[in-house]
Amino acid sequence: MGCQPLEKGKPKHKKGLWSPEEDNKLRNYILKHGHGCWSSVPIKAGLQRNGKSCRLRWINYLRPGLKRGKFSKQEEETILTLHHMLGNKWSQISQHLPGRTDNEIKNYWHSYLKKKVAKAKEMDFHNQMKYASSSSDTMDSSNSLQKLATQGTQNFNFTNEACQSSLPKLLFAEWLSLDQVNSANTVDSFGLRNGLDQNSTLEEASIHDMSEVPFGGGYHRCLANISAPEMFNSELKYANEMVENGFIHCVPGVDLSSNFSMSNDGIMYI
DNA sequence: AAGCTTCCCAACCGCTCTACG
DNA sequence: GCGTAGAGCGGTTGGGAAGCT
Repeated sequence: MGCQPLEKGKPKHKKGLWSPEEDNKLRNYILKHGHGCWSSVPIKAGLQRNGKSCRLRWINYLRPGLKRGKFSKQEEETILTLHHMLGNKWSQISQHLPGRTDNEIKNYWHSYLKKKVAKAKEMDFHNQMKYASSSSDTMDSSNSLQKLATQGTQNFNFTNEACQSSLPKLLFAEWLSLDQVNSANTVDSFGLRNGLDQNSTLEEASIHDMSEVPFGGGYHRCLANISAPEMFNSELKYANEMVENGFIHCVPGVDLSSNFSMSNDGIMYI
């Protein structure tokens, strides 16, 4: 900010892979002077690149402390957990993985983890189908609503991220399991509190009720009446879709976003 | 060995947000 | 309040490497 438009009148910038000489120029300049205003870096460092390209090269490759090479099992699990909670917020995810860049994590996700998750999801689906067919004969009437909801969600065409992930979808509380809530006032290993929306904290989220609801073939602990809007906007959209499709019932004319809760029988109450 | 396909990763592109004049 | 420019982010692409036929 506040930088002079130094790049005006310099339309030709080199593109493509960086040469070792270019790397040296950039590294030496930044280590000596700091990057300051990125748009002025290439000129001062004697590079035929634009500031944006220099910034990216520094962040993703030249910056000290970068970890290269294969991701560890623990890093992989961290990525999976945080991606499930945050979605494609690569920069936020990278903050929890020292030495890894958002670009690296993003590439790793697209080239490896995404497929792994898809495969796991497929296996999970087959297991659910297997379980459903073997237990249907013994199901009593008290379970019929749950079965209905379960079948309904399986047939429902979810278009959001929930159906792209193999990890279990937790209605209303995708990223707030009971355990996380219980440990919310302590620091967790991933710094999950930081992973929550920056504008909302657990303290801001009032949690009045917990229940189990049938969903996607399994029972998930579910928080109701989460009042921090940032925390459940995606779930709210999800809930609206379920209401529209008749899987959840609510009092007509009431704005779902104002408040909601869910009882053990899977019916939403406003 | 040669040609083809797939995978991986570095880099680019376009968009949004923010600070400044 | 508005326009402009820089910073940052996520999606996408291009090219080289590796694997396969």
